[in-house]
Amino acid sequence: MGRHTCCYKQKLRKGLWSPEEDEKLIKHITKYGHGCWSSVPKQAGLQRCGKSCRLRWINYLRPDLKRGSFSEQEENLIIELHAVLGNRWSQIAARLPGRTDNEIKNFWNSCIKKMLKQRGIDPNTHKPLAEAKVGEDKASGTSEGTSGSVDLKVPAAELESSNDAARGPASSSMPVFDTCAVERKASPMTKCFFLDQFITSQSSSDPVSVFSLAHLSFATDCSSSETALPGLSACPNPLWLSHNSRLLEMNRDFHCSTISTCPPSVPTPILSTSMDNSAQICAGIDGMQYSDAVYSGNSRQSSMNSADTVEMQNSSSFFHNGIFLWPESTPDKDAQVQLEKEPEDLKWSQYLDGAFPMSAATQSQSQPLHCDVKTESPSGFSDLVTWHQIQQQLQSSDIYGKDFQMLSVGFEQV
DNA sequence: AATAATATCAACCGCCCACGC
DNA sequence: GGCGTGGGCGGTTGATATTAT
Repeated sequence: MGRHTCCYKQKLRKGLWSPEEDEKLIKHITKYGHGCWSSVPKQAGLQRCGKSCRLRWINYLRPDLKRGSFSEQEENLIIELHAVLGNRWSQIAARLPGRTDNEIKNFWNSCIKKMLKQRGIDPNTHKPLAEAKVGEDKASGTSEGTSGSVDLKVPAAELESSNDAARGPASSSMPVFDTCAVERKASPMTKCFFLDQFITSQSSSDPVSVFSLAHLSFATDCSSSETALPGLSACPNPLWLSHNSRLLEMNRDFHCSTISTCPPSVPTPILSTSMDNSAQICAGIDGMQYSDAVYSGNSRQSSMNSADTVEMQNSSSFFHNGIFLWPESTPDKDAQVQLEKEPEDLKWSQYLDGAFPMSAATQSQSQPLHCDVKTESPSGFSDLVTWHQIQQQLQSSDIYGKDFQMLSVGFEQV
């Protein structure tokens, strides 16, 4: 079944792709788009099956791919996302612009797994190895090699009922992820990167976004860091301004015409803050263009102060003393209350897909968004020359690109 | 220098799901 | 509802590159 019927109809090539084949495929897709993958090989004059073409395009030929080795930030993010999502490589890849699920999967299997084991962490469960061993002994029926991720399709009611149990890192039944280990290793840029993931997430209801934001409660202020970037030192908290830390890192001419800052609060069932909303987010997109996205919520000014930070820490249900808490063990009362408002049959997958709508209560509190996005995104890759030019730019700049990233930040007024 | 061991990663395989008939 | 088909995902394989002996 893995091979589709089209693959049997004619003798098709297998194995590595030749440059000629690549060129044919690129030419065809840049000109016509892929449309129906099964018809692509015929139209492009390739002796491959549609599936193979699709794979080649997605994993290798796509112009928005970021090539090269994974950065430390990406590595950390993959580990953290894996702790939440398990082996859902496509979902992890969706949060790593320019990376493919295959690439991440390979990187995980070849590098991260080994690294975690060396650190004494079970890569499947993200528990300390000793603890994971005990867990295995208890549940002797569990199969080896399966992902240790929790079942994310947990109804809210179950989430709530499990909240009373296993609070704190000492709990043996609670999967933990030692964020301190990552934190110790993480650079200030790493911390910005987590915000990056939060801001670029498609939905503010996304638990991974919340996860990333929660991570920020540990973050130090980038502006106070030795590695603070030129032009950002004036920012009360540049943490909230860097859409893409890698771009900031590599494009020193990055600028924000107006800087007013305070962290956007998050209309999510899990995280609630009382922070105010007025932010101008300077966003770098595509590695070559900048987009200024102006989000205006309630413009009552406030800055990211220590009280806010504390509040964030308190309202984060994902961390406790630097240990990653799984959602089912959230100690946060607010989160419980919020969750109760959601339908009982709410599935985690809906959160993960960003498909679950904002709660009515949250929506009513939200100010209308004024979103002014100026973008110079490429209009498309109309011919091969354009594509090669972009490839060259990408390669020379070592900056990943993406056709377009929607910035979706909801500001909640409290 | 030759060989073995190990790491990396592109590509394939097998399965699931959605959709149309 | 059953069937065929295509798209997509995660697991696995195998070729190649790199490192160790």
